Amino acid sequence: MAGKSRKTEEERRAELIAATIREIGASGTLDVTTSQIAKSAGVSPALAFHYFRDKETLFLAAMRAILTDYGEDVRQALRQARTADDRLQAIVRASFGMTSFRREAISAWVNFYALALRSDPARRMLSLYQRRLQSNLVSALRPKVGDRAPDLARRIGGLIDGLYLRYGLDAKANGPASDACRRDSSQIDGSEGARHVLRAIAAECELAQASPADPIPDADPDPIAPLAGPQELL
Amino acid sequence: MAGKSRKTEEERRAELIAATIREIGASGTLDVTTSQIAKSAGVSPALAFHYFRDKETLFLAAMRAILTDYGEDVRQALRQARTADDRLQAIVRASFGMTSFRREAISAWVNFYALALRSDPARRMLSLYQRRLQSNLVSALRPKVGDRAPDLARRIGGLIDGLYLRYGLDAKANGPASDACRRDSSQIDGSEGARHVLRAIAAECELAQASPADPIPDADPDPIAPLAGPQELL
DNA sequence: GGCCTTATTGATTGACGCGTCAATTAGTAA
DNA sequence: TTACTAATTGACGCGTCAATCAATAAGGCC
Repeated sequence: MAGKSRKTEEERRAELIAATIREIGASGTLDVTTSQIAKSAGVSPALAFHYFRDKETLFLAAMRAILTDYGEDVRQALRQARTADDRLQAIVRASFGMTSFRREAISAWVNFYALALRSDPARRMLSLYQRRLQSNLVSALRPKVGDRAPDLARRIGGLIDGLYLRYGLDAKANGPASDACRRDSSQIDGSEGARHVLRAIAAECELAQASPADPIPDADPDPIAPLAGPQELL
Repeated sequence: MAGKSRKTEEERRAELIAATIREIGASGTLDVTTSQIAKSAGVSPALAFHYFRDKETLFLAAMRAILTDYGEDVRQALRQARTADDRLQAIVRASFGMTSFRREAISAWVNFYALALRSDPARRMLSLYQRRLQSNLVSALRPKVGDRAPDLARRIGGLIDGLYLRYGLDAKANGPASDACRRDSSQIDGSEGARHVLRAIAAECELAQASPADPIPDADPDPIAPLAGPQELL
């Protein structure tokens, strides 16, 4: 292997970001030292500071990577979806799919939620994710429920987040124990979460077709410039 | 006042726990030093270690306090609820009510979720909360949807968590900015979240009454000893 | 080979935080 | 007052960690 060879800046940045996510996933916390991250990336701690101003910058880069990975997943799934139901399935499946529903990604997401409480850039990134999800959901729901789409999309978005959190923590609880015949220990099953979300969507959609529209009155269903179609990624 | 006077063990423990929650709320992270906590409680840092073995113990005590406060809220709201709808409203309103939907409580909850990724006691506490919520929801939903209650309760529980998280972060984003005419800056409005949850419940309930039962096939709807009635608190 | 640029590191530092402990103060009962 | 118990603290040791910097190694180019 080219273990000792020098790498380009892009490669090293990517490796350090990957190592950051890996270590956050392994420890379940943002309290990972630069030494741990650097060791996991196979470099010296000082190099991390060469490529990233400080640790927060590195964390934000890792967060951006997680969000981008998820976004790619959604985009790819959406690309081969034709009907509105296909699009909904694509969005939901991506949220609980292989890319997002891994130990590493779950640790990262949960800790980034906590980070968003204190870091403005982190909060902005999270709300960017939420707006994208909202936009994607609305565009997939509108053919089915019309003007109720923004309102319903809010619930579905919240449901996705909540069930992701729940099943993610459950996995952390049950995963390490049921080591019987796991091929990849970092991979957990999110299909039940996805089924729940789809079921909730189906319920509200069926009901919406039976009764006329009366959205929540004074709510602010889609505060940020709603887009017509699925939003492109950054 | 008895500002300088000595306190009993119970009082001091309570004060330290309150200070812990206060500081977690102020900083938005679990990276609060014992010095900060002690100063906020008006005592010396050493005293914190006199009453709590270490910082993790103090955090777990704070987490237990948050969970207990929420539980009391739910219990009190449930006590004066007669119909099944009343019970559902009580549960949902408590989740987004004054006690739980405060900056301090939100910071605590989010950070405790992250803590549950690495601390087994914390995870057990969280899953205790989830089981109680599930139990309460099932007992309130069963009169309305019968055997679908456990399945539906999972979604509603997830929806509550997810919307709590969302509106909690939104509040953090908008709260500090809109200081125009806020009387109590730490108090934020969770009524929109509650409305969403109630709307989702209504949708699924109405639909359930129209069609016969066909719960999610291989799911494990209520894995932990489902209780007949609303569960008592610890 | 010689030279310049850039990746990479080892050593270091300054700050900080957890947890300890012996000493001090405040109540309290005889 | 005296003696005893419990609350409380100040000071500190030990480890850790983020961030810096000067020095080194590795390529590319002539």
